[in-house]
Amino acid sequence: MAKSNKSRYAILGMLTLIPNSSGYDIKKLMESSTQYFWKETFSSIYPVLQELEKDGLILREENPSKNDRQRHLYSLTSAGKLELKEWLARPAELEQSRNELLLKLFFGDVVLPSISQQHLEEHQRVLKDKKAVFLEIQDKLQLEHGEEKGLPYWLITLDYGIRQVEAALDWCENTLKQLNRLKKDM
Amino acid sequence: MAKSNKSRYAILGMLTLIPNSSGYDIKKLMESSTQYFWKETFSSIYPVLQELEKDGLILREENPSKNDRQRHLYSLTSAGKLELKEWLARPAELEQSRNELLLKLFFGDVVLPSISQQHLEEHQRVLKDKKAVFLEIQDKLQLEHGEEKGLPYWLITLDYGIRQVEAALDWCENTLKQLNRLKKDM
DNA sequence: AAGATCATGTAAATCGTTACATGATTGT
DNA sequence: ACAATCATGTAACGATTTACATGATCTT
Repeated sequence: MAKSNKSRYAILGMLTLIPNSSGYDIKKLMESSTQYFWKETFSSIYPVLQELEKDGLILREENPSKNDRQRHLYSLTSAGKLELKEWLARPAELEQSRNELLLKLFFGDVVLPSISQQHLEEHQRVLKDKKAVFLEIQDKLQLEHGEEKGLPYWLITLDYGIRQVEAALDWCENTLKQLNRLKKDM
Repeated sequence: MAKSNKSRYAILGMLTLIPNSSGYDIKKLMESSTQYFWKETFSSIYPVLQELEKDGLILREENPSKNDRQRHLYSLTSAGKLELKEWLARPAELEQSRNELLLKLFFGDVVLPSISQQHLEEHQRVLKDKKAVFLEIQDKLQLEHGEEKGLPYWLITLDYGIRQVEAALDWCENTLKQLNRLKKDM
C-alpha cells in the first residue's frame, strides 16, 4: 500500500487541468497557480509520478512525437480520476504551521519594542508585494481564462489569499501603532 | 555545532516566562498560549532541553525540594538569555504551509459544487469555534495577567489569530454564496 | 482500588528539502 | 559559443510526529 501522500492528489489534480503533461509541466503549473498554498519539488514529483503509474492511476504515453525531447507525458486513467474524486469528497485536514514572526513577537518583552517594529515593517513589505502579485494574477486569470469552467474555483482560492493578506496588513498597521504607544510609556 | 533548531528558541523563550520549569511545564504553557502558531511535542522538548544544558544555555537545578517528584527544573543562563535575544533580533523566516482545503477547492470543478460547500461549511464551524476560544483567552489574559509586562505582546499574537479567523469567516460566507449561484447556473 | 495526569525519555517512521548528477535543447 | 531553461532522476539530510516504554503521584 502506497503512502497516503497528499502530493499524489495534488499531482492527479494537476493532470486533470493539463492532461498529457510531464513532471516539469506540473511543477510549472503549480508555480503559477497553487504556489502560495501548495507546491511540490521535482524531488517529490518524479517519484510520485512513478508510483501513480505503478498503481494504475496515471498512464505514461508510449510514443511521444519524434521531435519532442525526452519528456514523459502522463494522463489520468479512470481509476485515477476516481481516486481524485474520492479524495475531493473526503474532509480536508487542516495543518496549521509554525509562525516564527508571531513567536518572536510573543517574546517581544525580552527585547526593545523597536526590534518588534522592525520585524513588523519587514513583514508589511512582504505582504504588500504579495498582495500586488495576487491582484495581478486575479486580473490575468480573468482575462486569459475567462472561458474555462475552473475559473470560479481558482478565483476562490485567490480570494482567500487576498483576504488573509489584507487582514494581516491591517493587523501590522494597528500593531505598529500600539508598539509606538508602548515606546512612549517606557 | 548544534542544529539551528527553532525549537531551541521557543523553549528558551518559554523559560523566560516561567523560570525554574520542567519540560512538562513548558509543554503545558505552550498549550495555553502559543499553541495555535507554535507547539512542541515532548519528544522534541526533552532532547532539546538536554542539548541546551550541554551548550550551557540553560541550567538544571541540582536539588529540587525533597517532596518534588522527579522533575528536572531548568533556568536560563546569561548565555542562554543572550542567545535568545540574538535570535529575537534576527529577521523571522516565514514558512507557508500547505492548505488542503484550498487544494480541494481549487479542483472544485472536478466534483459537484455541493462537495465544495460541505468543506466550506465544516471549515466555518471550525473557525467559529476557534474564534470563540480566542475571545475567551483574550478576556482571561486581561483579567488574570493584567499586571504582567508581557501582556501587550501576548495580546498582539492573539489579535493576529482573531483577525485571520475573521477574514476567513468572511471568505467562507462569501464563497458559499458564490457556490450557490454556480449551482443555479448549472 | 482505579483512573487521570504528572513526568521523562528513546526508537522508529515519515515527510519534505537540499544537494548531487546528468544531459538535451533553445534563444541570443 | 554560451547562457538559460528544459528535463528527469537519486541520495542524503534534517526535522517532526507517532509509537513505544516506564513509573510516580494525586484525586475520587
